[in-house]
Amino acid sequence: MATIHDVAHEAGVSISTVSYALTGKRSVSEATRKRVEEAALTLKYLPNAGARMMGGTRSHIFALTAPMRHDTNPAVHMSFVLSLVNEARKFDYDVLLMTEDEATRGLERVTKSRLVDGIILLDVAADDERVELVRDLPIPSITIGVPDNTDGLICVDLDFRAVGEIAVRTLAEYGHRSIALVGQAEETYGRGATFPLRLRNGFDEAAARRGINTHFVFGDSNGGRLRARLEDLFNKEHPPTALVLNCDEFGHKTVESYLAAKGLRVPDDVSLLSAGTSFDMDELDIPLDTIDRNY
Amino acid sequence: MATIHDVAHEAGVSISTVSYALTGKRSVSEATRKRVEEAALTLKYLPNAGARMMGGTRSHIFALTAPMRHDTNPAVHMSFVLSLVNEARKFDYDVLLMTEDEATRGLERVTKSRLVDGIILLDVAADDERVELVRDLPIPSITIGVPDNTDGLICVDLDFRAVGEIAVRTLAEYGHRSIALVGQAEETYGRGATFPLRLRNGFDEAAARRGINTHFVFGDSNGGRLRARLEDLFNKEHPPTALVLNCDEFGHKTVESYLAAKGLRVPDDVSLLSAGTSFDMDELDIPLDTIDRNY
DNA sequence: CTGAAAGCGCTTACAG
DNA sequence: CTGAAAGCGCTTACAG
Repeated sequence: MATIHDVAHEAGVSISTVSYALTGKRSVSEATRKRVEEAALTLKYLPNAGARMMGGTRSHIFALTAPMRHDTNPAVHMSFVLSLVNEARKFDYDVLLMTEDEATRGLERVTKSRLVDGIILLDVAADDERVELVRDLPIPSITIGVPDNTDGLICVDLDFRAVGEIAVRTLAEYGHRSIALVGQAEETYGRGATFPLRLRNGFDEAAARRGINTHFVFGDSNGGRLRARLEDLFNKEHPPTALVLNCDEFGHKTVESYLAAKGLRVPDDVSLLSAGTSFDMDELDIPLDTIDRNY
Repeated sequence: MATIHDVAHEAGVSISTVSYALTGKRSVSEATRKRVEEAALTLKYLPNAGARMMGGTRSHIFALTAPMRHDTNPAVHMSFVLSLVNEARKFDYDVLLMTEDEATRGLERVTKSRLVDGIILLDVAADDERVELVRDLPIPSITIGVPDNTDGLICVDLDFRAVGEIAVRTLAEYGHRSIALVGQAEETYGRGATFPLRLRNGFDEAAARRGINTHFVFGDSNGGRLRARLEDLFNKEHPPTALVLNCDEFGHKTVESYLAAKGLRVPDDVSLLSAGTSFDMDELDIPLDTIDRNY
């Protein structure tokens, strides 16, 4: 492996000039910068990661804690993780994966050993214990998902309230006056995840403003249970003419097959709108999927 | 953050003694070792990761390349990733997550910068391009999944052939003479994944040895298509009395609901055996799940 | 059984 | 615009 000395020698400059030319932390004459870059390229030079961590103050690594709860949707989870890693790379950062086992002690370990420069908390619940921990840590951290106490934190999340509102507005404009929301599994609401509740609030309030009749059923990983709830739903006096699906992929499929078995055609008899979910819809015939971002 | 000097001072020894006492790379008298450990504990000392990488020869980090293909089962994928991270921690290793975007250039980067000590390739296909790459890299790597050319590689995988054999043997012992295998999606076989084929081979050969009649249908992420195949299957002259399910969770559920709709009871009319899959079976009533390991 | 010291390969004040 | 040199915090021969 070529070192900074090799590059300096090849380019005929000092190692400090190589460092400055490559990091851009000091202005370097156009000519020497070019020579250094060429030398680095021909020698296939990459700075030694350990030396970079020691000499400087940055490790160029983030820690990512991504807990797998019982009700975590693996597909959605993975898409978040992959996006994060790819985005980090654009800033010359790598991502260290922390498991739940290590959630607390591990974060302290990688922080105190200066292995990571920052921490990303994925899928943060309202009363997430990781939040208290990272607040005391001397490195920056951000949460994806909004905890109850956001003091001193930078929180990022999708605007699920807006998703609920947009879903209602869209269907209202098509003339629907009775709309049902098929939500996440019941336990997801229980464990403090805030996004399904925010979506539901946006949904309810937008419907109330328009005087629209609403229904709600929990999603379910058990097809029979979900089908039974749908059956109840459509046996009501004013059954919905549109369904907003915030459940998982299996829920979507169950709804589809339930409607088909029931002889209800989409969109002639019932409209379907998928909202606030993210998975591959290739196998479905859902007309729309709405997600907005906020900060 | 406490450094090795702080610990040395606190324990009244030299920094080299601290290093040796903590790493165990040289014998240290019982008494001083204890003093060093106590000092480290009270100062909450953790070795600086960058310094450890530089001074020594190890970064204590593995790179994990875990491609998400179109037919990747996210749940299975995640369970592999989490297991790997947890197992790595037992050897004082952290795991750096590489995405597909960086599969080739990224591996070279983390190797040449000495960021990682080794590479783990997950879900390796028969003609996986990553295999050629890591063969030339100066650090060790292991594959999970077996490529065509295993020269100079250490390959690890589950023994899916044995899974297929065990499935047949188990059902044969219960007296079944006509067994169907519900496999992975058709495209999974196409892209060079070897495990479903190995399972199928084990299944076929074990059945042939026993003179058992076999059927095969591809799994499918589309419920209708899979149901149609099952319908064909049970309309045959000698329909199966047992199904071995190597399909994904949705496939399992589709089979269940198909059998229920058909009026076929489990296990009275048809036996079900889940083989070579890994996901939470809480929502199913499958009787058995078999996986064996080999090296 | 233990210590003084070189060295790992960078970054970054300090000088010119 | 550039260089010589200190220093980051470890590990590990070299000495005793």
